[in-house]
Amino acid sequence: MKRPVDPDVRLLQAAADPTRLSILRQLGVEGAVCACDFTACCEVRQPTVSHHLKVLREAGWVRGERRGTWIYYTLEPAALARFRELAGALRPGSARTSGELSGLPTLQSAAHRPIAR
Amino acid sequence: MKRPVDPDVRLLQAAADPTRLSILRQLGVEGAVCACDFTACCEVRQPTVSHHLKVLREAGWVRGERRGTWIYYTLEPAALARFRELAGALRPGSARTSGELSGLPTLQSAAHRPIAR
DNA sequence: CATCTATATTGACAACCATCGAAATTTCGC
DNA sequence: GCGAAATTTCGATGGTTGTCAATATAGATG
Repeated sequence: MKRPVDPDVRLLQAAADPTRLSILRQLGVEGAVCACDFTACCEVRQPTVSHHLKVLREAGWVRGERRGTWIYYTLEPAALARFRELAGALRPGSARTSGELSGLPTLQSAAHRPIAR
Repeated sequence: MKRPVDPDVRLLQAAADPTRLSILRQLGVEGAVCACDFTACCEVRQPTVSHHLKVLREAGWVRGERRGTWIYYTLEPAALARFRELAGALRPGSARTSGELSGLPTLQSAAHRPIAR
């Protein structure tokens, strides 16, 4: 299996699917949702839902808990935290990037730019 | 082509790749980066970098601006905002989801659960 | 114009992924 | 233990995607 992936990439990949994002959104709104209810929101068969839930589980997004015959899923708070952290890490830090490209090398100064690579 | 996709999914899909996440991270740190410099950080050929930059551009993540021979890329603040907004929308809202599955139907009350679907 | 450098596009190929039907597994109630 | 219902696993399949070499385009410079 392919394990050696950046966990942040795994988190994003897991969320980057229409069906799975719908699932995450529904969980965000309703808190705890029975697995059987996801076949309604997403136009997808039940084995497919099961597959997506597995992906979300393995990425750390959700946790499933049995309640009799049904399994209720909830969002994993840690995943949400990691997600926001990721958003924070992308925030333009030292350099200014808003709007105009201020702080860029001018045309002539760029001319002496050392060869990349 | 496949256009009719949820823009949020597109945003996530664009970020959910090791190479592209590296690019986004580097942009977050350095502010403005020459396209030619991305071949260094990610172990990938130039056409591949160009391809990924196109994906990020079309998803709204980055903007490119010519400066002589080179093209400098910067993060698009709007994309960052949408990304954080998305993280906020996933926040457990009304229902409580922390830790224990409180608020779930008990076993017997779940028994009369209307058939899902 | 000729040429050089950076970037984009094209075409091909392999790997991956979402989806489904069918079958196996788990759990409950009788 | 048996049957019913929810869920998972399996195998197959069509579509998407990341990667590259080769080629094309664009801007700068002589």
